[in-house]
Amino acid sequence: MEQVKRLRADGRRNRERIVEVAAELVAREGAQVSLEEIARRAGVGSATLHRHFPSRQALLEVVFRDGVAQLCAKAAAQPGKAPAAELADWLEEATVYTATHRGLAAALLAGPEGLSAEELCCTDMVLNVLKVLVERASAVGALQAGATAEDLMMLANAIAVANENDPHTARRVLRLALTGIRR
Amino acid sequence: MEQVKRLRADGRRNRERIVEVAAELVAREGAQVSLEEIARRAGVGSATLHRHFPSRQALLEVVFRDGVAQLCAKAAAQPGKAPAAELADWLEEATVYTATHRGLAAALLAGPEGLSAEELCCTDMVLNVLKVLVERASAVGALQAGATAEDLMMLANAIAVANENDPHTARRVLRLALTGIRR
DNA sequence: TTAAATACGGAGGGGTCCCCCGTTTGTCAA
DNA sequence: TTGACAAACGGGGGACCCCTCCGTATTTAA
Repeated sequence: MEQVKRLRADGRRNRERIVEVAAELVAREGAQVSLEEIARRAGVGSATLHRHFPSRQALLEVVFRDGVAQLCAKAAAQPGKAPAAELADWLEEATVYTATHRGLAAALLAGPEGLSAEELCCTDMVLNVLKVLVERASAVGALQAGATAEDLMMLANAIAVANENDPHTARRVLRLALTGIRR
Repeated sequence: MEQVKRLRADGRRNRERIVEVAAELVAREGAQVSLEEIARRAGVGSATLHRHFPSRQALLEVVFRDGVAQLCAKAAAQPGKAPAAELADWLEEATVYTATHRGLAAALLAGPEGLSAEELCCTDMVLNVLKVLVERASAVGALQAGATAEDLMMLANAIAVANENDPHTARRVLRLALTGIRR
């Protein structure tokens, strides 16, 4: 907020336009879209893009931030569910969300790699949510020993990257993993 | 074999040299190493590399073929193990193998994408092995309903990509998924 | 209104992938 | 052995990408 105010009007407009275009392109072509292409379609020079977003990861982060934040918010508002179900349901939802948003899975897996470090990145948001849920589920003994929040996030993201655009399969396999593949 | 005989002597040598160098480079830098760099170090022009391997995937395929074949062979020779253990153990071994060989996981996940289609690719080899193991385990009811060979391969590979160079974590998480994360 | 601060974007260096095509090299038949 | 032909080579170039420099244009605040 206070950061935004410091931007000149044109800067602010360009920045927004870039994110907007990037969201669209990334959704359509995946996380490795050409940054030049994004700049071109946003009607700015590539230098401008790079000035606003020093790394591809930084741009992706901003592109996905809102959606992820919204997703995270949902974790809090689950009325009187059992901790295990709470965790499982949210993880499932997160996986589906990630699998249906091209590029997000890759971005999450990459973590805060090459980021300004200051800001709370998507990875951290998700991780924080999971830590709480894992804690709760653990407390009632509903979790396999040794399963950490990091593990779960990694697993969910891994499944999502492997199934970009196939949320159905992603969800199914995640469920399998949660309930166990052996019998 | 009959294909190889058709190659001229120098062609054969170059081809081998390229694969050799590629194996080394991919192991050290991952699946996205520069093809030009490979060509350079192999002492051939980039055109030569592209003539031998029309796509990056084709090259990776050859780089990994032997190792994967060997891995697959191990699946057959398991003396009187229970089907469930047979499957679990092999999958674990495969995951560790994949996670310790940079670039392999990505190549396996990509599947036969852009390949000559004729030859048996690594993905197919693994899949064939898994189909047998899954069948056996299924027959004795040791597998969760709905778990397919494709699912298992995808899961194992997904975990491996997410943990390139960290086979320890990869194995741990795979085990969690096999036995179930909820309790 | 104007000077300082800020943001812009063309251009270019260094890289990659991939292919064309003139040249070299291996092969095999005579 | 030799020569002609097929096979393989690789320099070079086009198209693209990332990223940065730096002269220019715009905004802002005085």
